[in-house]
Amino acid sequence: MFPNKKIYLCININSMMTFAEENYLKAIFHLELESAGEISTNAIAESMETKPSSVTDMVQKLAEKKMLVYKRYKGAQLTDKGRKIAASVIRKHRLWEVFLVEKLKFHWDEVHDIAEQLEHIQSDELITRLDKYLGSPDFDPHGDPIPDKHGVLKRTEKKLLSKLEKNQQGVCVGVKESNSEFLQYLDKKKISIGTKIKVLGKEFFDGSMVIQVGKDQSFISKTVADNLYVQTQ
Amino acid sequence: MFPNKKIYLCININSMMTFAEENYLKAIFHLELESAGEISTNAIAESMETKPSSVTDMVQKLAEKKMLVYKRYKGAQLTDKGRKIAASVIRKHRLWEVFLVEKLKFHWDEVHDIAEQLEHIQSDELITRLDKYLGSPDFDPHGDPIPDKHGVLKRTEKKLLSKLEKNQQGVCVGVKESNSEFLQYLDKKKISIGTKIKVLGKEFFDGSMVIQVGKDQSFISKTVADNLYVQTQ
DNA sequence: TTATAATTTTAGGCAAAGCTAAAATTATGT
DNA sequence: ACATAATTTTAGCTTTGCCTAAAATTATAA
Ligand SMILES: [Mn+2]
Ligand SMILES: [Mn+2]
Ligand SMILES: [Mn+2]
Ligand SMILES: [Mn+2]
Repeated sequence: MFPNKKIYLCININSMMTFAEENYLKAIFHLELESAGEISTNAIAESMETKPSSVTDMVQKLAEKKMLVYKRYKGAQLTDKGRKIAASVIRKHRLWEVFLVEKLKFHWDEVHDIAEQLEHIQSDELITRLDKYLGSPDFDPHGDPIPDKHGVLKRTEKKLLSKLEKNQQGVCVGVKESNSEFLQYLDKKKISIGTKIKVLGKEFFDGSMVIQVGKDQSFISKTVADNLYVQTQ
Repeated sequence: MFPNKKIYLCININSMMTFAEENYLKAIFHLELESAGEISTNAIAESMETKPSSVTDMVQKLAEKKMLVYKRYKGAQLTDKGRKIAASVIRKHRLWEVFLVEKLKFHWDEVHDIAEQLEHIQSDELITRLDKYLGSPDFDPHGDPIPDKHGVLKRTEKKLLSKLEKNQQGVCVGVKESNSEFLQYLDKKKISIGTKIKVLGKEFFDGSMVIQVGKDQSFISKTVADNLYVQTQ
């Protein structure tokens, strides 16, 4: 349940959401970005690392609260209301990540779990001030866009590095998966947000690449190229 | 319950505390500062704004976890373990309050409720870095001492303004109750932490005072003088 | 000392959020 | 088309943290 009843009394009467509810909305929001239409119970369960039966329970509750539209055996789709709350949680998550990296000098691979907690702190004023304090950043430390205060996510035209052909180049603007191991691997390869990457060679049979990073050459597997977003132009 | 199972996995195996448990420990810690010995069920219930029967439940659970010693019908007393956790929660609360006032420019009467949420964020590394970022402050914006990382609260010799006699003076070092109305009243009177206050007159029958604040004179009731801590020397 | 009052605990319930096992529905392959 | 597989839901149980009402204990006061 939600931490305790005191925290429950929250100014915004229509968003008395528990941590669990917020986490579900956020997960569904992310799934909707990947594939439009109804999101399946199984997909939600997998992304939340929980059981389908638990998802059914929660999705029914969220439907009652008009956070999403749910049709039995069909799946769930966020309403505007639900999407707005999801976006605000993601906004908070990413702003806190910026704070942790920019101000507290955390490494970009250390901030996710802490932001996962901070994203549930409820105070509009806090987020307004935090945003200003950080200089109203547009992207978090992993290159993910920060929704604006109205919940609008500006889509950037970015593509996976694996889609680039020989001699094309781009600037690294984000990572797809941001687990610690991967981010530490990127550090070793001297790749971070803003790094210019040029494809020097690409193997046909396994998709591996030789790339230019600064003045060094590097070999990377398709797995890596599939998890790096670049912006070309 | 605690937000969700994921947050539950926490490095320090012996401190998998829920928000509710932490809040109880904190409340008992504060009550023990006011009066030594066993803390009564009713006292805890009152300070937590909950029912005595709920307190009994929780106190029994905390006793099982060795956070406190509980004797039926007698009351509760924190163990070293319980006191340490309580102190760490208070440390977090007060550090976050400093952050909110010093960095985000909140007013000192606006920060309590937000800190009440932030105090439960679990990450030793976060607090270590936050503390350093803030310059390892010794006091929070209300003049309350911040426990060190080992849970040690340095006691300062401060006294209530109401205890001062005519012509004595002191520096305001804290407030007893820090509710918004009172803090806003102090603002109006131009009193804040660090303000020098001299007692120009004190009425015998009601304890009200005329005081000097800067170059202005001010009249205050005993209620106010009973809620302001000063340091004389 | 004993009756009444106050405090504290127990008993029994409720809502949130999870689980497993079984039933219902939908999808798929021959 | 129809059997089997996969997905989804339901039913029933658990824990946490709260509640009310009733019982037990301790305090107080005549
Ligand atoms: Mn993250
Ligand atoms: Mn991120
Ligand atoms: Mn406070
Ligand atoms: Mn304070």
